[in-house]
Amino acid sequence: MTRVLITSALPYINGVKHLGNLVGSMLPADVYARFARSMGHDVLAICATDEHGTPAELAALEAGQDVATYCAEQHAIQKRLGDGFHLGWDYFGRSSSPQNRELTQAFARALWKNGHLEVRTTKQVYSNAEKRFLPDRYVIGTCPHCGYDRARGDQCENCTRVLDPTDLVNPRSALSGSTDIEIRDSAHLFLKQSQFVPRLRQWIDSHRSEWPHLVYSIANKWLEEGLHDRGITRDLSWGVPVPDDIGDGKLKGKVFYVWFDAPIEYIGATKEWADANNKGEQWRDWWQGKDVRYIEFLGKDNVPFHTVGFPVTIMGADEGWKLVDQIKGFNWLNYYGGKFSTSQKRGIFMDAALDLLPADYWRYYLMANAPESADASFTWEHFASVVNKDLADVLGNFVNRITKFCAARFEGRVPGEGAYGDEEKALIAELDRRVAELRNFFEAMEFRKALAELRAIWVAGNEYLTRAAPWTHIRTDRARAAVAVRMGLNLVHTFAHLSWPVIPATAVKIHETIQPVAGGGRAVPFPTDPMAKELDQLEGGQPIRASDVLFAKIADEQVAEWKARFGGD
RNA sequence: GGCAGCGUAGCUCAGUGGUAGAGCAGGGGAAUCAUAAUCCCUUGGUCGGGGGUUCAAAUCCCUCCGCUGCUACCA
Repeated sequence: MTRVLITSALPYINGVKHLGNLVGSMLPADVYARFARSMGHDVLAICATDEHGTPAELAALEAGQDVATYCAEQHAIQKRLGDGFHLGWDYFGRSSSPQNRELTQAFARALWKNGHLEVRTTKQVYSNAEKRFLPDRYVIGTCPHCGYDRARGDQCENCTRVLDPTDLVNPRSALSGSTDIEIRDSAHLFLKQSQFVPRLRQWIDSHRSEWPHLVYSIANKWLEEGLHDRGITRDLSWGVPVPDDIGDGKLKGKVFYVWFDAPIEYIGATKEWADANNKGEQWRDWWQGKDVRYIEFLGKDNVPFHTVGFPVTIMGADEGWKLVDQIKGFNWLNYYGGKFSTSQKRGIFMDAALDLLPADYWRYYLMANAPESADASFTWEHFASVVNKDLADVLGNFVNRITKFCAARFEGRVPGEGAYGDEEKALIAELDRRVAELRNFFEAMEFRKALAELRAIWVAGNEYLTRAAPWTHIRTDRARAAVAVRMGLNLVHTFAHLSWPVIPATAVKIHETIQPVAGGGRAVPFPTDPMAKELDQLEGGQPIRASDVLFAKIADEQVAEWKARFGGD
């Protein structure tokens, strides 16, 4: 049994995530985790909210809450929505947990001890009005290059030039508009990433053939352009405090930069899991044990932090923590060609999606159209056509037609008469091939291809049923009709097992038309027996239940209404 | 500006040197078990433009155009 450690990029705390966030890390991680469990592997799936940083402070301010309360509430909301989408994490932690504080400080101490950190004095913008330091992006002013008067301190959105806040003419706080700001000296810890270039180069190149092209090329680009040392502390109050024994007391009152502590929370959340479940030191074995395969799921914006930043932290600490083996990176899901946007409320968010339709509709559509090789685009029209055709017509109707026929003509019991003939053998051969392909695609995390194969398997069921035509044979040759129905019901059962990683709730419903799911449903096993056995396992006489409609079709009027409500164009 | 990814049928996308593919949509037919759901056949593309290498290019090279993203203090 292989042990598989899976992490999803941590969703940021400031509000409900949209479908682009979901399909870019949390959902594929869950589908893969379910597949791995269904293959019998020992899986630990970890996620958490990323709670530190300026945006969290500001969101709390806007909500009129203190930041700890705000984060606790938002965490609960994100956890509930994750459950609503059947994201089966072993643990959904919080980067503000005591476990993460302890680990982050321990990593920093190790880096300090090993000489990979140094204190540098930097110039920071301080706002007297807000009585706080401002990140570059929260200082606005007139661009010295193009004269745009709302340029941000990190970059001018108008001429795209990279700026320093001190470049701005008439700088002011983006929060209050106050011009009562000044530049102050501030000491910060820098992680000497530049020293790690040769090791990173070797490590990244060793994964070149294994990692997706997208991931390798982004990682490679950062190395090619020359790694800068990176500031890993900030002048904020909300975050993991820098311990006094680092930096000779020059960093009193400062916290670590969220990008330093957020990846460490992968480990922190694993400890949260262990603490919450009496697992003792098992969390450590997942991260320092030898036989673990570690896979990260993340959007392309996160690639640099997972191929450079976090690996440098782990290499520099030199305490045997596990580096990632496989990185599954995703492009963006767009909404009618433009970006999903949390700040502009553009697109569909997890809470709104679940208000419209059950999770499995979204899970199937999103994974079938995952932005794997390029950005993908969501439209209501496309969503409706995929749901209606693939889920309602091809899968749902298949289960419906055969179980209802069995109920009407065979008293709702698996008919035991007759023996499989040429038609059945041809189907078995086809499915042996297709199921092997499906398994390969899941193992390779090629989700679009996996779902296309899954769909082709459902189609093969319909093709078989048309050829076997029990509704015709029932009039003249009951045994022949019985064979077709028995095979049809075996197909229903097998479809439930094959589909579970993608549409877990529906898969269980489908399974229950035939018989209850064994073993409490922690995982519905992926079929590994030859199809000849797999498709011939239902007992003659065993009662089944005609299925209800599994997937309701989406009507044109609903598409029109949702487009109007969510702003498609 | 620099860098990266992408550009293939009406739509969404496979395809990295060997006769252009799938699903959906469109057209024709079969069947009547089923949510009018299914199945079979089929129309449709000078692979963004141009140039080059090669016996052979969607695929390799050059160049131009377009879209998207990144550019290190948003995360």
